[in-house]
Amino acid sequence: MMELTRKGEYAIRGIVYLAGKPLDKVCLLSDIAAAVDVPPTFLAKIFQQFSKIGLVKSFRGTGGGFMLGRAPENITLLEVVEAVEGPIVPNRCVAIPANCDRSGACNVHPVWRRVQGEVRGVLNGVTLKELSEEG
Amino acid sequence: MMELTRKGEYAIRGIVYLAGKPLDKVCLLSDIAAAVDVPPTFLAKIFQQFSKIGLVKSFRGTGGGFMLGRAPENITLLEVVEAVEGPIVPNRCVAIPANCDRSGACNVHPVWRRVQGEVRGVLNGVTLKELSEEG
DNA sequence: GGCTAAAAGACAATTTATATCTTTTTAGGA
DNA sequence: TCCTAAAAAGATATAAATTGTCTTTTAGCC
Ligand code: SF4
Ligand code: SF4
Repeated sequence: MMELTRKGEYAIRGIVYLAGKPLDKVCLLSDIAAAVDVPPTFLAKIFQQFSKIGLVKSFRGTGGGFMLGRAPENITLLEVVEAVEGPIVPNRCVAIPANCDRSGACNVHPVWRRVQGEVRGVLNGVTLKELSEEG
Repeated sequence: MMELTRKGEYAIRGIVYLAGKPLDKVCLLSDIAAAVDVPPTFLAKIFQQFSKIGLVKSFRGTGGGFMLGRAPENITLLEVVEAVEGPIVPNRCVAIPANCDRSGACNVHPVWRRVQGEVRGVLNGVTLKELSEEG
């Protein structure tokens, strides 16, 4: 339970790497993949998702590559994770209460809501800036 | 990400049902399964796990069935969840840091530790007693 | 011994995760 | 314009986890 997938882990590695570069620097996907040790074709898929929602900007052709879509202090870990993993829902009744006909009188249901809130809170409090800075 | 499996959901439903019964009442697996709307064979597997670690007591043969292993106020949701889902680890480096050679200098790593702590904290603060009481 | 019910283990279907490969589109430069 | 670079898009493949079911065994009661 509660485990980040490889996709999520790779996504974070890739975009944190970008966040550590100057904002206007265009990076080759192949370079990023090599630097963060992720299968290039897999990272390509991930960055396509990022690109669609503007988390990164992409440029095709010669001299192309990727750069961060916004300043790293304005991108939270929550955004990154939810971009590739979907919304954080510890139980499916949290996403769609109607999914479970017990959700009305269920005492467990609110616990999952709290879990969701706590996790989102932690992730929302962390930006790519902090993550990319030297320890 | 972060989603409880059916197994976990079923496990909670089953044991919360038991927690709502008198502590010395022996319940048939088939009755529990019917009451909480879970496939009986699946619930059997789950209760076997519970039984091994003492969360429930089992009795075979005529008049057999299951009862809670301890008072419901002494069983936390965390125990129940970890019993069937395994330890709560939002990323595999939290379970085994050596798993990732970056874990030493990684800024993301401590975030996952915090997430783990928050989730475990919430679940550890909820007992079967509260969960089984009428709303 | 015969009935009941859980324990244990093997097996199967479906879904998710984890990629890879190919083709297409876009852009830059000679 | 043609060639090359690089991302976008889509199809496909493999492996693993999830979600069960079925059968056989063991234990307890009458
Ligand atoms: S029984 Fe409660 S916790 Fe489980 S799915 Fe339904 S509402 Fe959610
Ligand atoms: S890179 Fe950091 S967060 Fe990712 S697995 Fe390694 S230690 Fe954990």
